[in-house]
Amino acid sequence: MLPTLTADSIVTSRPAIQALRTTPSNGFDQQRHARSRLDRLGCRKFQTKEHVFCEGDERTHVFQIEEGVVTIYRMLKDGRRQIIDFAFPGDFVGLGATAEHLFSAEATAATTVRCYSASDLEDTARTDPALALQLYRAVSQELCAARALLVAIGQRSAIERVATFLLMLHRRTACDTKRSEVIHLPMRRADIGDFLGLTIETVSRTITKLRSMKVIDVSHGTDVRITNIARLVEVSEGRAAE
Amino acid sequence: MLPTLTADSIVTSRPAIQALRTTPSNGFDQQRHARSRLDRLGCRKFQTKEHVFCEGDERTHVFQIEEGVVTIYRMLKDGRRQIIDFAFPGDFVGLGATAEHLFSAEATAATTVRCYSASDLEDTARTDPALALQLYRAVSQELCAARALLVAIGQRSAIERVATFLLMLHRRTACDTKRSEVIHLPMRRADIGDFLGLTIETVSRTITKLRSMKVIDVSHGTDVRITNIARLVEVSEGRAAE
DNA sequence: CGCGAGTTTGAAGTACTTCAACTGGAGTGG
DNA sequence: CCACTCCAGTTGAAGTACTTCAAACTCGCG
Repeated sequence: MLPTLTADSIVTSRPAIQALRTTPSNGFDQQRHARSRLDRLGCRKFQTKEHVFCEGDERTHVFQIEEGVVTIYRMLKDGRRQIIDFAFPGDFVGLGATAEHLFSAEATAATTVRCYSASDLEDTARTDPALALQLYRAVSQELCAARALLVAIGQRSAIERVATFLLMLHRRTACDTKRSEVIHLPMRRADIGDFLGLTIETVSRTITKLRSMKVIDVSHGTDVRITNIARLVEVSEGRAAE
Repeated sequence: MLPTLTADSIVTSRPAIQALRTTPSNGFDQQRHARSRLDRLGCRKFQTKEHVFCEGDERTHVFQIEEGVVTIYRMLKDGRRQIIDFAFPGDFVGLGATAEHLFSAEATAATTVRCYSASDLEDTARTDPALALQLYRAVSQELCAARALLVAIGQRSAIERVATFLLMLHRRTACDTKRSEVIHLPMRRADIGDFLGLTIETVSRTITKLRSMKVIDVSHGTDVRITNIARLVEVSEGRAAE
């Protein structure tokens, strides 16, 4: 029997977002805003390392990932970087109540995003409670992901963090592909480090350790096969006999 | 000139919440739900260390702090604890899109909270876009506080974290009282430690260090006077000459 | 091939933790 | 009134998990 992940996992599944995603693209318009430009902005593509937006930019647009991965991060003046979240297909990026973006968003792989006008979204939400509630739920999901990561970084050891991270990725990509025990890491070690509050070297060493514990298998540095998921869950919870 | 705090501060101010707070207590009812029990649940009082709710509890109510301080935290199986947020008067506690609370909430001081029925709130929001948007903004604020803390814990050293924490408290309580350079710590060292991902001892040593650097003055262990706020900001940003 | 970016591995350093002892005030009871 | 405990905080010394610095390795690509 497969161990189930509870709220302990870093990033939770995002039903609210999926709900909006499955709304037909003309759903909003037909409902009350036939002239709304909500869905007319279309999509944009970004290359690896291109920015979707930067901290401090005016929050003119909100994006939803169609394809690829986007890292949300803040850079400190001295170059330290904290990645706050990885956004996968279906996820929103750029939601918030401020006039300016508080974080930067960068594509880690070739990425396609669907664009919405932030002001249109807000205008529509002002009269459409269903949309407003969807925004509320989407942000609630982001909040709970951020808080779960907070617990991981604040309390867990390096190996626990990496195990938790792998389980998070496993959980999110398992929905897409059925070959659930193989996960692809679309980001570099530096990104994982900056996400988990660790250095590149520690991430690398920790992955090596998990390999030597026969919990995972790694090919090409980016493809991880979980060979003992029960054990991986134990490790992530700090009750592994080493 | 007073150095201003940017998004770097751990907990941002919460205009959205203040907005709802200043809504007359019968605002919702008059608008469209004359029979709503939204504002009839009144207030509850909690003693120090009493729980408002626990992780896993059904999310029947949402609370707004009237008086006191509430810690939102998650406890790991082995006893480690991460405090996710401190909720001060005006803040909401218990918002979210899940059926159960994902975190626990405990009063750190004698606390009064205003109670709302979670289902009433949701029902009302379903037809009242203004309320739904307020919920959205309130959660957005919580999200940005959580992410700022994430940056602090993931990237900053002990002294930077403590400095950031003091500035956050300074900023939040400065609104209430004009004597802005004196801040009261309503929580114990253990709480600060579990908030910042540090041990009690490290928090204590770090506060001592800030005192010896003549950046702060401490009386009774709980009252902190910021004697050099410019320097404190420098320290929080990691550009302090030691 | 040889270059470069990313990753792994090793050795030394350090920031924080752990364990333990001491301090000081608040509350209690003799 | 002083001794007593209790709890929170401080301080010290030793330990360790992670970082830093440095070098070697891998792999894709001109």
